[in-house]
Amino acid sequence: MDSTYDPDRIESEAQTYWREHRVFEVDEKEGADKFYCLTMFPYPSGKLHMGHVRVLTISDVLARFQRMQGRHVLQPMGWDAFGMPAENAAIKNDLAPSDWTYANIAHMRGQMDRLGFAYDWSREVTTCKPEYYRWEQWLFTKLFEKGLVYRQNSVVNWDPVDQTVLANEQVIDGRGWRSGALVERREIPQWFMRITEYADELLEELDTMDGWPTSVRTMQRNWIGRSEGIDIDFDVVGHDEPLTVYTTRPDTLYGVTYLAVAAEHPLAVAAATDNPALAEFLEECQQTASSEAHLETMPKKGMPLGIDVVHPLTGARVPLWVANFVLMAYGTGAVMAVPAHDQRDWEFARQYGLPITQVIAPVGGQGDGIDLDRSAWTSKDGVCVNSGPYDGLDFAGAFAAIADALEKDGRGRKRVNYRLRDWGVSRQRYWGTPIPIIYCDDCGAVPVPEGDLPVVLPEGLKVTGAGSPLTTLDEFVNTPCPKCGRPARRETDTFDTFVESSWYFARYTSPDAMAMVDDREKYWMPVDQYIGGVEHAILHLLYARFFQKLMRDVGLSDVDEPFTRLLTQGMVLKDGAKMSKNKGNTVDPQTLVDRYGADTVRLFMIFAAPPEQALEWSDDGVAGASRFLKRLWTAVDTHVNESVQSGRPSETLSDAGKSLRRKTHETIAKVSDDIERRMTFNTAVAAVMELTNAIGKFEPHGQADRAARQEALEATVLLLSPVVPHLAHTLWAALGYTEAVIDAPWPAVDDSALTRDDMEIVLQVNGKLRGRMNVPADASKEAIVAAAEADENVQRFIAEKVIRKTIYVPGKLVNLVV
RNA sequence: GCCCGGGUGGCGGAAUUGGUAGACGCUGCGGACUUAAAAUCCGUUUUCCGUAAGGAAGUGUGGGUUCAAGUCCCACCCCGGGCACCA
Repeated sequence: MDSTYDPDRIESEAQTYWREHRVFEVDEKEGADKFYCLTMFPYPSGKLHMGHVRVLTISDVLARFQRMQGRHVLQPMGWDAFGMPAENAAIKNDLAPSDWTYANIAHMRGQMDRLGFAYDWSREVTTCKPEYYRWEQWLFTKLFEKGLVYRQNSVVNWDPVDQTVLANEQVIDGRGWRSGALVERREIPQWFMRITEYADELLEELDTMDGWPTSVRTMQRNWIGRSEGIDIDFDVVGHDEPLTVYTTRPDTLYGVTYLAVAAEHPLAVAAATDNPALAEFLEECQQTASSEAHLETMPKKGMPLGIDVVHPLTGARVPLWVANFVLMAYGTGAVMAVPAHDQRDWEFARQYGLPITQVIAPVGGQGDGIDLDRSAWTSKDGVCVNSGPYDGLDFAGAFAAIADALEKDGRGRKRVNYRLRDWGVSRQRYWGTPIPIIYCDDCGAVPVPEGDLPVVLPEGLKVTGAGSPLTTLDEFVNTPCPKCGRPARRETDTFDTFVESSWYFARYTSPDAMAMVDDREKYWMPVDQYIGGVEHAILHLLYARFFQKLMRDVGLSDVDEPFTRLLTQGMVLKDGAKMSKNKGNTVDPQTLVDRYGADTVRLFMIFAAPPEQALEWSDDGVAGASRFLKRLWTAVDTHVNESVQSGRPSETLSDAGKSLRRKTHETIAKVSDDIERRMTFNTAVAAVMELTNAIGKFEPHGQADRAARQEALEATVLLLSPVVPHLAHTLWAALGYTEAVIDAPWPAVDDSALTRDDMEIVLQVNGKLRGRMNVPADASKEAIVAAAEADENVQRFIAEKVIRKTIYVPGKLVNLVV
């Protein structure tokens, strides 16, 4: 072998070998132990950034590790190719989104290959191609038939200057990012998928998904937000129709001092016709961004409508207000307010001088940390007061009694409610999957028949930033009605790009099927290991779970949950902030690959932090990773120049040789556990570095010792091969193997090498470290405690004191309490 | 505002079930090699006191439980992710 490590040459050689032998292309081999390892596919934004390199490397390490465990591993790759950045780039550079996207894909695929990822490229999926998106169009028409999609008005951010709908991201401080105009809330008809039909299943299965991080399961559980409550009807004075509100706290019903409706509510709109001040306020409520974070943090404002409603139990009249934080689109567009026991209601009541009536008190009298002049008391651990016949009842008792009373009266109904809302999939954008619907004046909304699919998106159109170019493309819009044949209009909205990313994992199993998926899906699904950014913990992962169930329920799959194990990896930071073009703190992975080689970049990514945590970028750290690989190269070179020494080391090992063997097998055990169970790849690498340091210090005496060193080097190369596969490829050959390391199995632990003759015991007095000692491995507890008490330094702390207690933790420590 | 994470030396991080705080790497400092530099190698690096042996303090802040707390409990501060049209 060469005496110097030349990453460019060996990486190109290893990649050529993998490509020529097609080692990563897999078929559906019956009887094999399949392992489907999947990375969240990237958006083709231009070139790979460090976040990509990190997630791709983590995934590749797992895929290669599982392969060495003897599993039949599928690791595919593809492109989440529709989305807004292509439109923005098209406007900026005056080109078509498709050209920009395909050029980016070609470039990024080359970068991935240079990094040596073990992908089966024969299964590549690109979501902006008609042969992909036709099947989600097909599924949408199936769901239309099943009543699982519907069309309804919903709110968007409207830029009144650019005359276009803005994404939340495009609203900066309440203004359009290009025009600077104040953004308005506007309602337009949009398509929805009934994810709420699946809310219970999506919720309940979380309890059994123990391959997922608990934080993600908790986030999804809270997002779905199942609650049990009551719909309550309040009669409106002067109106025939009652106003219905939903509450989870019917026990506080006697504390209602006002109700509030949304600005778009018919009662508010009607009241404003002869009230200019109110009309102006309703107008003002429209001028706001629509994101929840914005609505929750904006100043709360309201106005009385001059209308009273009637309390359903007491008959008392309470005022009806309009408030900017009540949303028409969620629930009934109206809420009841209990300022004494809800913090937002409390703040609103204080601001406008509305009464605050306490109706819940701690068990055993009033007082006790309650000061309604300072805040609401929101605990459910109390009993009703000032609540007529319900006084003294606890939460559960009052809930049941009040619900009964209202139901008997026809003024209330128990209802399970979800925070989760149906998924609005319409986007007023060009670069996306056309929604396969045709509008006919006579037949209404008609799904495109299966034989007419796909509805192909015309590529190459110019984007201007003022609405989708599809709306003005007559040959796209004008089409006969599939039902009656008369002239009709095609839907020009496209799907939310989360639709494409909700089923691509299934398409990889059968990328050329003339159906959404075929039987190969049954071989590969579910995904055994899914890896991606924690920022996808809720939306993408919930939509993908939903789609899996949709595909199951149209008969395409037998699988309930798509991802058995989930690893959410942290971001790549520089100077404490996420690396991003906006912040101008990016480091281009390509320059590092050019300078140090792919293995060094991969090693640094894996070593610098545990996968789940944020990773702080460090140029010096990359140099350190490179140095380590050079040292390993030199260690192998030194060894093979003396002699390649295969075979198991014999009994004639020196003590140092025995010690090296023990270190070798301890390291194999630790690295195996770190990768498979703990998924702390950084500590796995640290353990291999320790072994390499031990090899460097080791001076062999005789054949047996050299065999021990050979064994240690072989273990090092195998344990590191998932992380630095190119270097491993070369070093494995140098160590005398003719078969490539890609086909080598993971090393096994030899338990007999792990035995120790003695052990170190830590000595404590009153829990403080006072010394250490070595004792024979088979020493009795009595002998160890006696030796501990006799220790010179321990004596200084126990002399002339009484030992009250002796704690012995076997094999670890003795603590004397005096 | 709400939900979920995180906070440990000069820096990234380690400490797996309540049992040795700082593994491994980086940086810095000292040395070897070299005409010189780079590269490489060796030593050292939590802080304070001490020549040393050793001692004291120490894991965001303040309390608590325990023989023993980075780890468990309570309260708080700060940072990050998500909040339904960024992907």
